[in-house]
Amino acid sequence: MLSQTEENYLKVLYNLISFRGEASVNEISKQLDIKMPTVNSMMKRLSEKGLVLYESYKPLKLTNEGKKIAALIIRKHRLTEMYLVEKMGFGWEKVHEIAEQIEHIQSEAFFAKMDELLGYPKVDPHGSPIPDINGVLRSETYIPLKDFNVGDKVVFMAVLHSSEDLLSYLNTKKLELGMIIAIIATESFEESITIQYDNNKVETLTSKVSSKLLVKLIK
Amino acid sequence: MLSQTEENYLKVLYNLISFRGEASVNEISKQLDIKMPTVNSMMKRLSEKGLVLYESYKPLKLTNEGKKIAALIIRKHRLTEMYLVEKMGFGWEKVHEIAEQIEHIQSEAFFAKMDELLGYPKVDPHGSPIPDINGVLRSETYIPLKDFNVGDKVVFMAVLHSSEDLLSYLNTKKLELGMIIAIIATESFEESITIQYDNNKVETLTSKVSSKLLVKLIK
DNA sequence: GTACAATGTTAGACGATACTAACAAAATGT
DNA sequence: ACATTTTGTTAGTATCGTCTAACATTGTAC
Repeated sequence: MLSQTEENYLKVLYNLISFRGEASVNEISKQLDIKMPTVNSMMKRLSEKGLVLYESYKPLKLTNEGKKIAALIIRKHRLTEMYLVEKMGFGWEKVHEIAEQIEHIQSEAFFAKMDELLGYPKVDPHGSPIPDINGVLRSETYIPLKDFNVGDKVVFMAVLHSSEDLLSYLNTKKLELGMIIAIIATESFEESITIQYDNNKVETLTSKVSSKLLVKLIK
Repeated sequence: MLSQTEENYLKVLYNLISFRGEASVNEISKQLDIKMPTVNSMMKRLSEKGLVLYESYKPLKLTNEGKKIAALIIRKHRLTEMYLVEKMGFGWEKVHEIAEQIEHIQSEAFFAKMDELLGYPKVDPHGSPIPDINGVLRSETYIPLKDFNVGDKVVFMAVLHSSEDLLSYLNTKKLELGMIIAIIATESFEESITIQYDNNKVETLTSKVSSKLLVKLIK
């Protein structure tokens, strides 16, 4: 059984690897706000346990077992977020901190019950896919809104790296998952994008925002 | 902020003190299955933090702050148990282990939401009172079923030290909180008690069981 | 009231998880 | 290609929470 600390390292490692293909001691250090030497020794420990592939000065990788364990932690996190939003009435911007703690609860039955009560959801409240009970993640790949052009119509599918601030901002704009968005202008110098959605609401978004809204094109 | 470990010591100390009036290093050691020297040094640490009154070779006490903190942890535990039973459909014998972990979640909002969704319950699924948000516990005092006599009629109010085994046993007998119980026989040598309840079910209970069923007399 | 048992305490060790300081390797800029 | 910056590693230290061994005190039995 892994400690909560070990679980957190695995999770961050998994997320870094799935985004960038690889992970470094330095990146983990920044993500977790833990100094590099500490991360280094933890990577060696997790390597001893057969969860991480560690070689000096090389990028870090997860073993298959490491990947599976990490995915199951992420499953618990995302199921919890969904439960908090759907069954307890929390706003999507409030649930991350709580799920960050509940993801470490050791109880198959607890998470199985959540899953059942939610009707076996495939995505969390931010549109991120929920790995299945075997740690397998089936995800469509969406594209950031900023990469589209005037005239395109897209569906808002997920929020990337969703922070409370960003989610609250989207709340104020009433911009919600599943909405259809039409790109009506782009401004290449300041990299802003102007969109129309939900019965003619119009907003101009900075690239900071539009790079984090994942969408799919309507053919 | 206290560690989970510290919270567990406080909770056990609180429970021991409320049952027996005082607590010893030895009792805590047994309850937590942790060796006496470890308990001893933890008592000193909690004393440093102003939560425990520690004097060599004297019984242990909690300070007012220690009591309040312990009561709030117990509040979180019991609210969680109630939530798991009422909102998630777990049996009353399954919830202790999960609540034991969730009680350490740090989130005012999470427990406030549970409380609200439950309609501000006063007792947990085993009949134990839930301390209020200030750590104040208002409890009636109930009496073990074994202390009653033939002809008495009582209401089943709570289960003492409820273990999974005991609760499962009560499930098989369909003996539930709130039921009216008539004492129809007692056997003083083997200390058994025969009761009638819930539309003429009749059972003979050993003192091991009847000492843990808390009831109140119907006048 | 002395011996023995039970309980409590002290001292020293260890693993987990963090740190800082110092050094090594790799990447980068000019 | 060399100097500098960034990244990674090693070594040594600290705290938390656990242990065992040894010793001290208190309680109990005869």
